[in-house]
Amino acid sequence: MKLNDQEVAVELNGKRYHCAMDITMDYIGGKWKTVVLWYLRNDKKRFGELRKLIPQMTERMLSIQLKQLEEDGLIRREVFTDKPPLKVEYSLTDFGLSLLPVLDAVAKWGRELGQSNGKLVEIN
Amino acid sequence: MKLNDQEVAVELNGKRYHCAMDITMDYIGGKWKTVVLWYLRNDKKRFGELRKLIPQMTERMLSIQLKQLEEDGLIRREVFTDKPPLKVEYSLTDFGLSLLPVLDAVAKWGRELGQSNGKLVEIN
DNA sequence: GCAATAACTATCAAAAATGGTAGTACCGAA
DNA sequence: TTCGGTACTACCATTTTTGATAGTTATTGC
Repeated sequence: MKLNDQEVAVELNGKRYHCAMDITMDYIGGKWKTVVLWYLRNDKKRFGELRKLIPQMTERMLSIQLKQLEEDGLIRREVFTDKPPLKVEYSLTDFGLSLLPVLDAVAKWGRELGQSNGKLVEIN
Repeated sequence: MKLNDQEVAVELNGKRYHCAMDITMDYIGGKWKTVVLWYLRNDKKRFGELRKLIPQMTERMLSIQLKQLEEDGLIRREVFTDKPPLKVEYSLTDFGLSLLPVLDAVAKWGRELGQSNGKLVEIN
């Protein structure tokens, strides 16, 4: 790709980005990632808990999103096999926590838009 | 769609959203919208200017994004035919301006990630 | 009349994201 | 040894998004 004077290319993990927006959206873009991250913002959550919290999302999508978020280093996955029922907990890493200002801004805007239309928008 | 106790559904313009994140991401999601909005954050820009600023985006995509942003009420489109060369200017509406905190947060995070990897990330 | 500029639009194709459903792996309890 | 709980994974189909390129409209200057 040819770049002109105005352009600045950044390469991270083999991906080439055009600008700062690009980078962030690559991490949180798509239909579900922000939602999952939002539910993890305070506490760790188990797979099944997330399922119940976001019933619109299929198990398949939840699984895919969690895997990608883990690969991106935003969340960590901890497995507990010691005590009988298999337990897997997901939580934000420090890197994931650094996204909080973004998530807050996104949540705030959506909430305000919903409210200004007289609709209730709550979460958690 | 059946909703359980935890869920809150919001309906805006015929679309149903699950939560605040949903709403915002519907407005700014996708590969290009945040980039276009970012370039419009300070001044109005013409179609051709945006093209030059974002050469990776095809005219087709630029056209589609601008149209959607306009339909969503985030930007306005002004046509000037009085003086010879056809001129179309795009700028943020008040509604679009309300997104600035979100755009800032998104830009900041991406910029910092780029910088922490020793890469330069500039825009505009 | 003809080229040039600006702002699109149309067409076709490919890639990416999402959805629905069924099935698997691993335990311990009964 | 079958059963239930938990956390997935496989498979296939569909929808959505994006890309490449050529063509269109309108207008002015030459």
